[in-house]
Amino acid sequence: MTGQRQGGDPKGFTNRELDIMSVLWREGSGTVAEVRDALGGHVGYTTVLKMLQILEEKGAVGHEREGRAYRYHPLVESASAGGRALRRIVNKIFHGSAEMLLATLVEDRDFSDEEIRRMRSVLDRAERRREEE
Amino acid sequence: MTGQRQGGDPKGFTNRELDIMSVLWREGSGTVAEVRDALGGHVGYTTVLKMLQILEEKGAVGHEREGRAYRYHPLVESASAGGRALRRIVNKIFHGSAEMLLATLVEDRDFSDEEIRRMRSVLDRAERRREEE
DNA sequence: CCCGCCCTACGAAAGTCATCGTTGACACGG
DNA sequence: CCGTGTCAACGATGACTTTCGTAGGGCGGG
Repeated sequence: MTGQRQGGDPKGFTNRELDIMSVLWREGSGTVAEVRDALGGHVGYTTVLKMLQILEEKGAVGHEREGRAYRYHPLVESASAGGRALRRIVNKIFHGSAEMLLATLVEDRDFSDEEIRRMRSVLDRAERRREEE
Repeated sequence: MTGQRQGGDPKGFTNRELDIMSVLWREGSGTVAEVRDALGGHVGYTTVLKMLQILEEKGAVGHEREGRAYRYHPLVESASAGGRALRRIVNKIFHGSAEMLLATLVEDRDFSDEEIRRMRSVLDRAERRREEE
């Protein structure tokens, strides 16, 4: 069981919320000012604060005091948000076909041999995991 | 020609818009009533019509007359919408790592051997394509 | 010929999202 | 002890999304 979750079901993040979660996932944590800087600074301070408050209300982040400021940190893991987002895409856009999704991904970008090798080993691991059960 | 402008920013679809595009991609085309049925019928007829009109204004769908009704069909390919959505996810959630995205995908769902085999061959094709250039 | 049905068109209403102004607390230097 | 800068809280605002009521056109059966 997951534990955190305030208002209700784990719905997806809006655009701006995702921007902010992205910073927290990458940096591990951040104050309002830090997050704002990471975003490029072209968003108002109070806007970032407001979004963090909303995210906290949703149970996606928590905070503790640090000096006079709050330090926010993610409570939802990126893999969990990623899983939801991918499920949504594979269902609505690729009609449930992970193969099509992967094909679109690799056609869209130019991956290095190294990246392709690592992706292949992700599949290997998945297969091995299957066999062991 | 229909007159839809495409040149601007190819922004993503909203939730509801995606529901409707999903039907059109899957079925190939549809009248308002058909799309509404495919959605489960719990959305008002005029709501679906309105969404299709909005999508047409955005250049995402087109229509021709069929009897007294209009038949709508997608003008934007699912792969193109999927590519945008995946790019967004890989950047904001997986920090640019397609490997992490793939790992999350395969951990999230139980794929059959067959599916894994096909995904592997997608990677093979990508690699071969790289080598040929 | 008129009625009811199926269709599109229009726009209002309710809800959600993103942004920020303003306020008040507090702390520090002068 | 006063002004300045940093901070959180709150509420207002405007834009966008989603929903649907209502109107009007046309067709087919009675």
